[in-house]
Order: sequence, then C-alpha cells, then structure tokens
Amino acid sequence: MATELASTYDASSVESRWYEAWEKAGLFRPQHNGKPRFTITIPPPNITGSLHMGHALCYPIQDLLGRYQRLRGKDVLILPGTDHASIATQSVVEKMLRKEGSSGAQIGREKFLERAWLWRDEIGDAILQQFRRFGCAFDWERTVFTMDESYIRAVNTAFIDWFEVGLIYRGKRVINWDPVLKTNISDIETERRTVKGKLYYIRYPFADGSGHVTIATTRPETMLADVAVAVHPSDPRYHGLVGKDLILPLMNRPIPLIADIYPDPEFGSGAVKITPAHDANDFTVGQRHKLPMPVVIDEAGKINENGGVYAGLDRNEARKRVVADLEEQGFLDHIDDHEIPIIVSERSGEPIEPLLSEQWFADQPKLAKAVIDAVEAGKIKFVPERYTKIFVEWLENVYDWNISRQLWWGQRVPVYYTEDGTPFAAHSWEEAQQKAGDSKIVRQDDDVLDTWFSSGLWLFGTLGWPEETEDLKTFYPTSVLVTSREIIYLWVARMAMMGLDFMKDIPFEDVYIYATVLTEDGRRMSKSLGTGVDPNEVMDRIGADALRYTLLSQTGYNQDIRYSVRRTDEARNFCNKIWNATRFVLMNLDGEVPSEPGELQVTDEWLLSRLYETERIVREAYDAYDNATAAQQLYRFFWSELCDWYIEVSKSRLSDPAQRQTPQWVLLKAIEAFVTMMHPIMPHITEEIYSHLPISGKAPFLMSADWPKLDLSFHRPESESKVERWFEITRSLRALRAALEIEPRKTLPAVYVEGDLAGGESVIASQAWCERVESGKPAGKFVSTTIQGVDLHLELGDMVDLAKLRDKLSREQEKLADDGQKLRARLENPMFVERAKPEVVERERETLADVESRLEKVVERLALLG
RNA sequence: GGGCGGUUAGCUCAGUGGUAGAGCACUUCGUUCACACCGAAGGGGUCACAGGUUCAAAUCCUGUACCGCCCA
Repeated sequence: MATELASTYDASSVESRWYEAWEKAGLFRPQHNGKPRFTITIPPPNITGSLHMGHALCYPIQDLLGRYQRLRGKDVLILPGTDHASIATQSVVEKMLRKEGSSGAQIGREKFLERAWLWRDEIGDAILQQFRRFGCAFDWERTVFTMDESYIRAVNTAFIDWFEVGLIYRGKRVINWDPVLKTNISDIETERRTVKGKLYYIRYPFADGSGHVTIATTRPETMLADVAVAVHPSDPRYHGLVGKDLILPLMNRPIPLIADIYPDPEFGSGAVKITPAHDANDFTVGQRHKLPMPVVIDEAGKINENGGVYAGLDRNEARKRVVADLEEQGFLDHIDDHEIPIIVSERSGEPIEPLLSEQWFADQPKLAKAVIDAVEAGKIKFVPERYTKIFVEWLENVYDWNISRQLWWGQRVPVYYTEDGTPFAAHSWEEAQQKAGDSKIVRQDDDVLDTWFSSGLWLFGTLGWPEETEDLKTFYPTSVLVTSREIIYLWVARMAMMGLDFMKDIPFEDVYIYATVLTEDGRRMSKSLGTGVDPNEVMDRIGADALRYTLLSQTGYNQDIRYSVRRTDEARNFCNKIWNATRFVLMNLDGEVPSEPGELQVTDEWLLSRLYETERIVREAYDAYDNATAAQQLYRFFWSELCDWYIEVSKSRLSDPAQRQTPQWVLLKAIEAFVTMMHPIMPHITEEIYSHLPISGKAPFLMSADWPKLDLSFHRPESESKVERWFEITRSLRALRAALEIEPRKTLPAVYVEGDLAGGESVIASQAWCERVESGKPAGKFVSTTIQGVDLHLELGDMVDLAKLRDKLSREQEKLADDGQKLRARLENPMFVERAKPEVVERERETLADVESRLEKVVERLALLG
C-alpha cells in the first residue's frame, strides 16, 4: 500500500477530501467534553469582500490556533460569520440599479432593501466558502450574519440600553459628509491625501475702516459661512486688535477678530477664518467661543439659501465665482500654489465635505475607563506588546462616537418619535407606543447604525446575547482576537468597551495583531494598483497547505511580510520533501507496527533528543503566537536533521532485517510527532500522512489526536554533541574530497584517521563515502585536513591536479592567520583578561591554541604540495 | 506634527554583549532504487550612517538619513 504513493505530492487530490472528512466527523464543532475551552470568533468579513492575501493570512492564523489548541487538549470553538457592511453593500446595490437605469431613490427604501437581501442571499456567503478551501476548521453550523434577526435584537438591545442611561444622545457636530453617497462616514472610511491646490490670501477689512487682516484659506467658498477670524493670543502682530469687528467680504456681515490657540502664527499671516459648520477644527473654536454656526453647503454639496447670491451653485462652481468676485472687489490679495491636505471618501472617491449635522452619538470617555483598567491590570494583552501603549493612549483621548448613517442597508436606529418629536428607543413600534403612553408614535428614525456599532457586539452577539444561552455562558470571553492594526481603535476598542459594559467582562484575553501582506517589492497589495494576488490562483498551483506555509512561516511579531512566488516554491518543495521522506519510511516498513526497541544507538538518541528540543521550541512559539519560529524549527528539524542526516545514516540498518526495527521505530516516532506539530500550519498533507502511518493507539484523525508527549529520557545533550561532532568531521572529509575533485558518492577504499572518533567510525565512513577507517597515515602520497582535534588523510592515488586543494588550503591559511591575530590581540589586552568573564577568556585561549595548531598543519601541507 | 516598525549576503529574512546565520538565487560536481520540487561542495556581508557606553557592539544609549505603518 505504502509504495503506491506517488513520487510527487499532489495537493489537489488530497485537500478537499480531508476537509469533507473532518466536517463529516463533526470535528469543527466543540465537543463539550469537559476539557478547558478555547474560543475564537472570527472577524466577520464583509459580504461584499473579495478574497485577498490578507484573508489568506488572517483566517489560517485562527485555524492554526484552533488546531494547535485542539491538539493540546482544548475544546475548541471557532465561530464564523459575515458583516453586512452597510455602506459597501449599499454602494454595490446602487451600482446594480444604475446599470438597470434605476436607482435607490427611484424604487424607494423597501424595494431597495429587498434587492439588497436578494443580493446578499445569493453571494453574501461566497467569501466564507473560500475559507473552507484554506482548510479553516470553523463551526459552520454556528455561522452568524450581522443582520440575522437574533443579531439585530442584540444591536437594538445595546442601543436601547445606552439610550436609556444617556450614553447615546443626539448631537450636532461637524462630521465627514460624503456628498455623493449622501451620508456621513466614519474616519476609517476616509483617506488623507495631499493634492496640488491653491492658497488664497483674502483681505478682511476692519469695520471701522482702520485697515484689514489678511487670512489664508484653501477653501474660499466656505467664507460665506465665516463667523470670525482667529489669531493666536501670543501673536504680536494682532495685539490690541482682538475684539474689533471685521467686515466679511461679499457677505457684508460684521464678524469679530478673536484670540484662540488654534491658529499657527508661523503659517501665512497667522490669521485664520473660522467656519464652524464646515471644518472640524473651526467647529471646536466655535464651541469654545460660543459662535453661531451657519451652514452654507448642503448635503448635495451645493450652496444653500445662506449663501446669498451664490445659492444653488455647486461647491466647485461657487469657489470660482467667489474668487472672481473677491478679485473684482479688491479683496483678493494673492494666490499661491500650495500642497493641500484633503480627506477623500474611500467609498465614492469624492472629497469629504466636513459638515455640521445632527447625528446620534455614543459617549466614549465614560466607557473607555473600564477598558484602560482591564489593559493595565493585564486582563487584555496585546501581541506584539507594542500595541498596548497606542491602544491605551487612544482610549485616554477618545471622543464621542458618531453612530448614525444616512443609509438604508443596515440596522435601523431603533428610535421612534411622537408627534412633538420626543424619541423613544424600543425593539418595535408597538413597544415604543407603550413607552410613549398617550402620545402617538408617528415615525421611526430614518438612519441606520454605523456598521462598527453592530460589529462591536460581535463577540457576544454571536453567542446569543442578550439571551443567556448555553453558548454565551460557555464560550465568553473569547480566548484571542486576531485582527489587523488599522482597526485597533475602530473595532478592538469598541468591542472592549461594549463587552465590559454589557457583559461586565472582557471580550477577549489576547489581541494578536498580524502582519500586512505586501508584494515582493514591499508595496501594498491592491486590486486597483494591479498588485493584488488572488489566493485561489496560488492554491490552484501549489495547494492550500503550501500557501498557508508561505504566509504563516513568515508571521510572528513583524509588521509586514512580503509575498513572493519564490516563497511559494519553497513551501511547495517542502511539502514534496515531507511527502517523499514519508514515502521512503513507509517503503522501509514491514507492514506492521514496529515494537519499541530495547536499545538505541547513539544516532537514534541524537534524533530523539533533537525531536525533544524541537517540540519544546515549537510549543513555546505557538503559545506565543510566533508562528515563524515554529515553522522554521519544524523545517530545520525535518529537512536538515531527519532527512539529511538521520535517514542517510540509518539506510544501512534499514536494509538489514536484523537491525531495521530500531530505526523504523525511531523514524515513525519522529514523523508522527512532526506531522502532529506541523498540522496547525499544514493540516491536509499532515492528515494524509498520518492516515498512512502504522502506529499503535492511533486517533481517528490527526486533527483530533494529541500533541506529542515525549519522554524526558529522549533529552540527551551528550549524545547530541557527540553525534554532531561526527557530522562535522564528515563534512570536513567531504570538503576534502570535493577539493580533490572526487565525485560525490564515489566510494573511496579508506580514510586514515589520527585522533579519537569516539565510536563514530562507521557513521563517518559511510556518510563520507569511504569503505573503511584506518588509523595512522597512508603509506603513499596523501592529503590531509584537521577538524575537531582529528587528522584525516586521503590517499592521493593518481591525482595530479592539486590546484583546487592548494586553493582551499591557502584560503584556510589566510583565515586561520587572521583569526589567530585577532585572538592574540585580544588575549594580550590586560583589560580583557582582567574584566571579561573567566570562562570567556578560557574559551578564547583554547580557540587560539586550536587555531595555531591548525595553522601549523595547513602551512606544512601547503609546503608539501609545493 | 506625534507615535511605532524597519534598514544584516543578489532576494526574502533569523540573530537582544563574546570571531556574522538560514532559505532561495549563483558557481562546480552528481541523474545505483525517498525526493532533480533532489543530493554534495563552494563563492558572497566594513550588519544604513555618525557619535557614545564597554575589555568586547549587528546586539545597549544618543543623533542623522532613508523606507513603511498608525494617529492628528
């Protein structure tokens, strides 16, 4: 059976088969077996999202953690779901309607929502389907969508609760208005850019005719709503002038010159026009000075009735007219070219219009306190640790959160108004009517909630909250949140606040911030830039395991990783190596479970000791979310130690029926432990291999097996150093052969040795392809090398061309002379001998002695070669 | 502007005080039975720069430059 395995690993025929088998066996569900639990609720991808490399890292990391913890004996739940992504989905549906020559405005809210639901039912789960191909062992039966009925109930409960205690309120602020989508949007949906623009210097005359103040602005059209000009109190140019009135040009309104710390005296004239309704900074100045806040640009980006003769113009057109009129009337001082910072809506690509608007807000500073306490008490830990500080600092300076959006798709604000406009928050119209008593409820609020408001409840809303379900009791708080750094504030912080407030407990113990996947040359992967790579195409080529290995083996505490085809080739080659080494082992078994050997040879002890050490390193790395170290150690153990040395050394014993049981047993032990430890990173190939291993006490699946338990007796440092010395001698001997241009694997009759090989004769001879080991020197001409206190000699035979050997020797001579000089200089320095640790000094002395004796020999040998 | 990360071999990255490492790429050799998605050997680095601490610095401190990220 074993020999039927193909000589090249084919991922495509293995991966889907195992995924189905696991699912059928119910392994994705928690087992409720009384073991300690491990919970992850995945960050819900947007239903509009299309698969990218970030997903191929984020979700396999979570699968890795789940598989690892399951092997370690935990009862694991990884709960999947999707996010309704209100603005993104609404845009998609709008686009569809536009193609049909229709629009949301035309068909109305209800029909629009019908279309949106149709769309989401059709393709909203597509992205989760893709995660299956990654091998993600998520509990699909518990999949949640943020607009499921039960989830909406959670959202409404949260809103009503906060509304009733006054944590949610209606307020007027300057918000990010998207004039195309006609909604306000969150900071995360905006992008800061610098564009080439103009800086306009405008003269505002004093009302008393005593000259003027020149202000600089990048947005002259907003002057129509100016209510003041501000200067810094320390600015000497304006001493004695603050408090006087200016006349607002074009509008002929008096406005005061005020003193405020906001203007930068270094910039322009030091005087800044204040337009509280159309600039967030001006708004805070307006608040401080209790200024009026007239709005002049409406929700469509047009000048409204407050704009006098400019009413009805688009904001861009208005700018041209305002500038022309200022110039004509002599108020325009001059215009400079200027790099101006603007905020752009990611959704529409349109510059954001800061706009004073009435919205729903949630109080944040009050809620932040509990989160800061939890972090400082160590109840919430960030990995990498460096994110802790920025998280706490943000919370300490948090401001209230605008939670309403002028959209249709999403959870509608559960507030109902009576005729006189009194709001009642309730789960339904009926409930609101009950709360309102005799006053009649006439309408529901039109807005929907910010998507982040609902995703803030994700870690307990998905488990059934506000009902006290069994799942909620069992699986909250979750063990770890795996997410990306750009949503630390918008999502992580909000979940922490909501969790601590509604559940009275932290929502997650650890927050692991994973790296951003960049292109090979360090650029951001993006569809629009054409730098994106489709994980599906990669998996078509190399399979899910190799893609997982490519990304996971680079992921530790770093901020970025770079994706490259080379790396995927490496990963694919590694799969093939694992496959073939296993194939070799299986071919060398007798078709039965080998019994535990009574006595081990020292090379067996060496491998088992390396295995013991590997288990420790890998376990500690996984525990610390340092996947790169775990992967690196597994790669090294398997390829460099198991394949390159142990298998090669054991081949002779494996071909001898009298001796083969011990290496068979050792190899199986090592491979079983290896595939178990590798399973979290590469689940499919390891499961496939496990299924072929003839071992006792085998679990039905590797996925549900136990983490390796390695006996302390495996830990044999003395065997490790002994065997590694043999290998070093072997390498040296091979190098000598290569210098003599003897073909690899061509057997030489003998190697002559002076010195103690400590029982390594047969290993060294076989691995350096020599028939036997003789002690002493050969009778005829020979060449030599020295390593580990042992002189090795090879007969020269008819060899004539010694140029390569001479080259090698003189190179060695140079290096040794150099090293010797450095060591002598160090040892001749009295400060070194006096202050360095005695063991360091001792070691340096020994090294020098070794270097000197080797140098002597190299010089002799060079002389002999002539 | 503030904060954070990075700068080590051609490429991608390990390496937190004691003579610089891995994989890939490159060169040479090897296709007798696990694997050419392989094996053996080899070449290749003033560890971004400048100061400082130390007997000793890729590693600790200070500053500079460049790349990137987050926030204002």
